[in-house]
Order: sequence, then C-alpha cells, then structure tokens
Amino acid sequence: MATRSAMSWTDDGDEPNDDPGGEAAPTRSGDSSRRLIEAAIEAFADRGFHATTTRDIATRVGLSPAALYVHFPSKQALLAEISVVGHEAALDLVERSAATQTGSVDRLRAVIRDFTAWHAERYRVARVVHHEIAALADTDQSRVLDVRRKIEGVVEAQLSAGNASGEMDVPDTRAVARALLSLSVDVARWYDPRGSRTAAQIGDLYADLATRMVSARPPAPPEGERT
Amino acid sequence: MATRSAMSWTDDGDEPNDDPGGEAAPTRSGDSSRRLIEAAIEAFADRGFHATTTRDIATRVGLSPAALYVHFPSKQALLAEISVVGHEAALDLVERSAATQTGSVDRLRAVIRDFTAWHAERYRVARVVHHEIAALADTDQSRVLDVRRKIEGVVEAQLSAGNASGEMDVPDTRAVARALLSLSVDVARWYDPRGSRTAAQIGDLYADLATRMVSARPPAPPEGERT
DNA sequence: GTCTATATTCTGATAGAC
DNA sequence: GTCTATCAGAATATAGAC
Repeated sequence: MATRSAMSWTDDGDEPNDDPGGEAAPTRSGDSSRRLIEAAIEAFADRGFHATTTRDIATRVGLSPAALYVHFPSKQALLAEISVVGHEAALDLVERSAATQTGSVDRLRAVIRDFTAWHAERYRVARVVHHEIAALADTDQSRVLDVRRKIEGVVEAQLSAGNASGEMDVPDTRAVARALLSLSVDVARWYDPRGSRTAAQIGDLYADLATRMVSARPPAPPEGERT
Repeated sequence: MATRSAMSWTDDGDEPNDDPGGEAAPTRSGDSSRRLIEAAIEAFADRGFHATTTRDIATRVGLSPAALYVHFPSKQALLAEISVVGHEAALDLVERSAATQTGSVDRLRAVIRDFTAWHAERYRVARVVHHEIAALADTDQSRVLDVRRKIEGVVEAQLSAGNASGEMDVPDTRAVARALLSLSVDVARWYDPRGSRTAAQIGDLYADLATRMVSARPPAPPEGERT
C-alpha cells in the first residue's frame, strides 16, 4: 500500500478548486481519499499528528467522523500514506534533478536548489514527513529511513566525485552531505508562504551556499586585496 | 514565572546520579520540580508534547500522577518552563560566545560553533524548544519568538559588519543569518549521541561551513589551476 | 508534598441503517 | 460510501485524606 497512489496527491494540493462545475460546493464528492489526505496534511503540519483528531480531519472535508475509516484503517495509516509517499516524492525529485546535470558541482547545485524549493513549496507535507516519524509504526519507519539513506547517498556521491575531480574540497563527505540536506529540510520548519522570499529564491540562495560550502579554494590570497 | 529558575536545570541533566549518598534510590526526594522537568524534557523530546501523558512524566520520577500538579499548574505550563528557559539559555550562550571575539568572522565562527554544539549536546531540550512552539499558549509563544529574533539579530549583525569590513560577501544578510541558525538548529533533530561525531566536532565543522558560506572570495581564479 | 480515588471530557474506532 | 449513534478506553485535572 501507500505506493499505489504514488505521486497522485504530491504534485499539488494548495488549490482544491479544480471543480469543473464551478460551484465549489463544500461537500462535493470527488475523491474522498485524496481530500482526506490533503486535510490531514494540513492538520498534521499545523498542529502535529497527536494533536489532530480524526474528527477534525473528517470535518474539514465535510464528512462524518466515521467516514474516514472507510478510506483508511486507522489514523496512523493515514500518516503512513502521507509519509511514505512524501519521502518517495522527495527521492524522485532528487534523482531527477541530479540527472539533469553532468558535472558534480552542477549536479549538487541542481539537487540542493530543487530539494530546498520543494521543502518550501510543499512545506506542510515536508513538516509531516520530517517531524512525525516517531508516530509511525516500526515497519513504516524502516521504509522511510531507507528512502532517506538513498537521498543522502545521492548527495554524498556528488561530494565524493567533486573531491576526486578537484572541484570540491570536502573533508568529511558524510557529515557535509547530512548538513546540506539538513539545511534544506529545515526550511519546512520556518518557511511562511507570506514571507518576502519565494520558494524558488530560497532554492537558488541555498544552491549558492552549498556551492560555497564545498568548492575547492585557491591556496589563500595575500591579506587585504579587496577594494 | 519561568525565569525564576533561570539556568538551574540548563547546565546539565544527563547524569541524575549526583546523589551524595551513593544509593541512587529510584524514589529519592530532592527537588521534585527539577526532576519533573528533566523527565518531561526526555518524554517531550522522544514522543512529542501531545503524545506524552502527565502520568508518564510523573511515573518516570516515581511520583503519582497527581503530584505533578503540586509543582506545575498544568502540562502546558511545564512545557512553557522548558521552552522559555531553553530559549533564554540559547540566547545567553550566543551572546557570551560573541563577546569572546572581536572580529566579525571570528565572532560568527564562535557563535555558530557554540550554538551548534549546544544543539547537539542538549539535543533533547533543543528539540522541545524548536518543535513544540505551536503547543505553547500565545503569550509564551510571543516570548520565545522575541528571544529568537534577538538570536538572529546577533548573527545578522556579524554578517553586516563583515560585509562592511570586506571580510564577508553576503548579499542577503537576513536570509543567510536565518539559514545559518537553521542549519545549527536542525542538528537537534537528527543528532544521536551514539553517533561517531561528538557535539564539539560537529560544532567545529559547522563553524567552518559557516565561514565558507560568508567569506569574501578573491575575484575568481582562472579555470583549471589545481593539481 | 504526596497519596488514592474520581470527575469530566475527549478520542480512536465500531455497529448497523440507508 | 456515507450517515447516526455509541462503545471502551484514556487523558487532564481535581478532591480530600494523610
């Protein structure tokens, strides 16, 4: 399970008014599972998994508390769906980004830019994905930790390649890979869509910061050279 | 309230066996408030505020569920105590670190190193402090957000000073200050004391990364200069 | 300050009609 | 698939004895 709907709700979820009828009735039928997931993401992200009640989620969608259990066997299963699909979407994104470039520096830049922008754009999903792991069942925890290791692997591979080519100078590739991803991930914690910087801008900035962090530097310029 | 005990439980909390008697009886008297706070930090950090029960906290200390309410008016008040004191400890740390150095680069290095190491060493407090803000009452939220702004101000001041002196090249001091602190803060989310790197090592690494992120660079060396 | 109850409310989940 | 009604357990917090 969980992978069945793959990226179905991943692409977008901020504009639920894709109603062809145009009426936007509060209790439209459509795909209830999808709407429940979107409501759960919002609630989990804002208040946390344990502070959110199943009643709350169902009510947001205009359903009775019992209706949720037709679509998901438990509140925890709902979280698992969100968390597993969210992780897989992030991994997919990272692999696609890396594939668009060839050099290790450009690859790292693309990965950090897109991974960061995703954590801003989809900050609610990202928050749930990163802050509610402890609430998952052990088996689901293992699955998402596995995905995380793969994401870290993609980044660390670029650092190792960059070291080898001489374009980078990273003494501890494991720790720096984790730091780079940590930096991007934490955007979801503080990002506010009403803020002055767009998700894309933050992605670009972080790609620059990442480049600075890992780039090999010339021997060391003599002091006081700048205007 | 909250400030009354200031840094009383902040300094250390990982070794409760400071029993002069040596017996380490599970239900020693001592300061129950302090022991409740330490138990709450552990529980909140591991499972989250809402997933933790007052019974759980009291039981860990060897008290009955009702005993907690002699020392704290509510579960939320316990969280507020932890959160406010934790924030103030972090601000105090940052200000002390900055004061140990004079140049903006050295100041930034010291601040990032100590702030990061603190988030690793005291990762449980840090987790509660950063991930349970939504569970605080509005008035307490304002207080901690105020402290956060002060911390960000200290860092941003170094970036502005560094720009002015020419030692740094930071286009967006606000965004970069937030990124630097975000990087340090997120250590608390993933840090595991059983890991291979010590808190001090991570602090040093992050100070290096921070320096790389903000340092002014020589004009741009001609391509392909390295061996 | 600590205990043993217990009040009160809420929550996840189920039963069974439509 | 959705509803109404409800169960069973759990959680925060209080009352009152010691």
